[in-house]
Amino acid sequence: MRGNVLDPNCPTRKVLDRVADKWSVLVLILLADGPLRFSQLKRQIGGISQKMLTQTLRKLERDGLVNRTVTPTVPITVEYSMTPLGRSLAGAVGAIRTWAETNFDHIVTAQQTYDTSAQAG
Amino acid sequence: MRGNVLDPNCPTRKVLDRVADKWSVLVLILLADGPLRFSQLKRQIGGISQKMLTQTLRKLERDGLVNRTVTPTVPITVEYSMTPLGRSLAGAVGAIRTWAETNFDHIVTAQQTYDTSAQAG
DNA sequence: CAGCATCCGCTATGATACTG
DNA sequence: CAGTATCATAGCGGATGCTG
Repeated sequence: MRGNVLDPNCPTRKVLDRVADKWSVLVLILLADGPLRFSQLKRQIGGISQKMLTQTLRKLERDGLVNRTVTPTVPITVEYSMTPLGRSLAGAVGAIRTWAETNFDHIVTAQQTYDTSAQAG
Repeated sequence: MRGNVLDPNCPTRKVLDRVADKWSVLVLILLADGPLRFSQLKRQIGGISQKMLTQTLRKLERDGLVNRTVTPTVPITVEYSMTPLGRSLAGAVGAIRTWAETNFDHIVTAQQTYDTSAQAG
């Protein structure tokens, strides 16, 4: 059996919603390179709030995409890493990242063209 | 020059926001298979409202990812198709779609495990 | 058919303060 | 360090009605 993202009742949609989340994408991108601690993630993802990072990590953990490892040091140490499932997704997500970083200038140009043409005013 | 999605001030982030939009992803998936009219898109994307579809298509058009072609029939006919830029993105998006549709059951299972383990109650 | 304008509730997100 | 809890708010997105 295979899901269908076009069906609003298909669980696939939920998955897509998760994947189609800005913060999730960024976390997956970072963890793809190796495990990171909470504060490291927060520092590297510009603009994310502590609340959103926690929320995102919980969701990813619940989905079985990310592992959460607690080391009872003082103060406590928590490390996040990819599960095999998460790693399998990371490839596709990485492609999005690469695309965004290499084509954003085309988009910016297209927007300027659009805004200054007939549509404007 | 290449962007950096981790920088909140980089335009790449805007691109990511667009890509990380549920409706945009679904529209791109459908248009990747060929041009479609407004009502066809609306019918095929379960759960989307007319407002959201219009909004999504405008954004995609502005970003230079989608072409909008008006044929002055009666009643009017509007066809949406992919631009080359959009097509280049569709590949990456398609990978996400495939992943979602093939792995959603793993995620559902992971969620159940998570919900019924120590985290619950 | 394709789309715009309006009203409006919901919830997603950010800011802030507190804990172990 | 790694969270949890609470509050306030912007804007997403649905429902409805109108147009060419």
